[in-house]
Amino acid sequence: MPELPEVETIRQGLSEKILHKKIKAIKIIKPKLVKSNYNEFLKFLVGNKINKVDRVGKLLILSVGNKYLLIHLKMTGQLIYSDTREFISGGHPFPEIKADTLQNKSTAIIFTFTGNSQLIMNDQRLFGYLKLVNKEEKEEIVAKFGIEPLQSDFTLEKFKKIFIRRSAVLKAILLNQQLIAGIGNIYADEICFAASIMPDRRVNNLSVKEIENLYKVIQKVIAKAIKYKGTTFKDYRDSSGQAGNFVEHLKVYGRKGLKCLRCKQTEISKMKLAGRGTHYCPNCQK
DNA sequence: CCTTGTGTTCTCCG
DNA sequence: CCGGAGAACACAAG
Repeated sequence: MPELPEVETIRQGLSEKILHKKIKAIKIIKPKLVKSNYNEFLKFLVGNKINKVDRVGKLLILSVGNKYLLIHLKMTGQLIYSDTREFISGGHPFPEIKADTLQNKSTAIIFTFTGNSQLIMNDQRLFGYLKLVNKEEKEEIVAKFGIEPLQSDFTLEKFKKIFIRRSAVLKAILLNQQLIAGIGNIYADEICFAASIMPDRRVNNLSVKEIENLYKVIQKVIAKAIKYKGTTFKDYRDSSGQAGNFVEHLKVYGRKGLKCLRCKQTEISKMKLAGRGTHYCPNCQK
């Protein structure tokens, strides 16, 4: 489930791999994912170059010509780059990667660049999408996102403002993309645990100290997750087809019934909160 | 039934 | 009564 660290890992990878490459051909296997007019989508993209690979929250924004290709991976989307063509005809250039993570029955779209390297999007559940937009539409979409936790404008002052006149539970605030961009279910739980705060706390009851701690911890958790190239439970792969390594650094998510790694006495519990499965330590989160 | 990301819809409150 | 907040629901597919 790609959240900020996973999408950022993909963005960094693609920036190295597909920048300035010209799209030679596009094969659309699952048309459902293309949210723009099919013919216009193909007509515009083919022959144009990738100028930039950006990200806002969990959304990738590729600058292509004078337009923008938005790519959202939702839950099971993958974007994998390949600069060899051999695997298509059977062989595989990277033995450590299973061939089926590159191209398989969930492959939705294949971009082929000049020189025959490829960008392959897979999506098992077909929740993801690709959408071609102009500058105005792009800016409208970007404007809806909240602060990026790793950008310099994520200041303590701005962060504190989020909590003014709000009463929602902390987890709902963390998941709200219009307030803070990029946090999903896994990192919301990790952040609450790292801050020793119960995710169901009403944010108007948080102390200044707790908010300041959250501010630090959000950046710490997200940065560490990027360092380890994200969390792979099952589907997530980076742009090279590799799994992320952050699972072994998760402190609460997916640890229901296991001993808390901090207090080492209480078992991690799970509840439903803000409509999502939520993991927490009833002992050391207050 | 569950899973999560997101968009919509509805209710409530000041 | 308007506007915003927040919760609830819907939807995607396996």
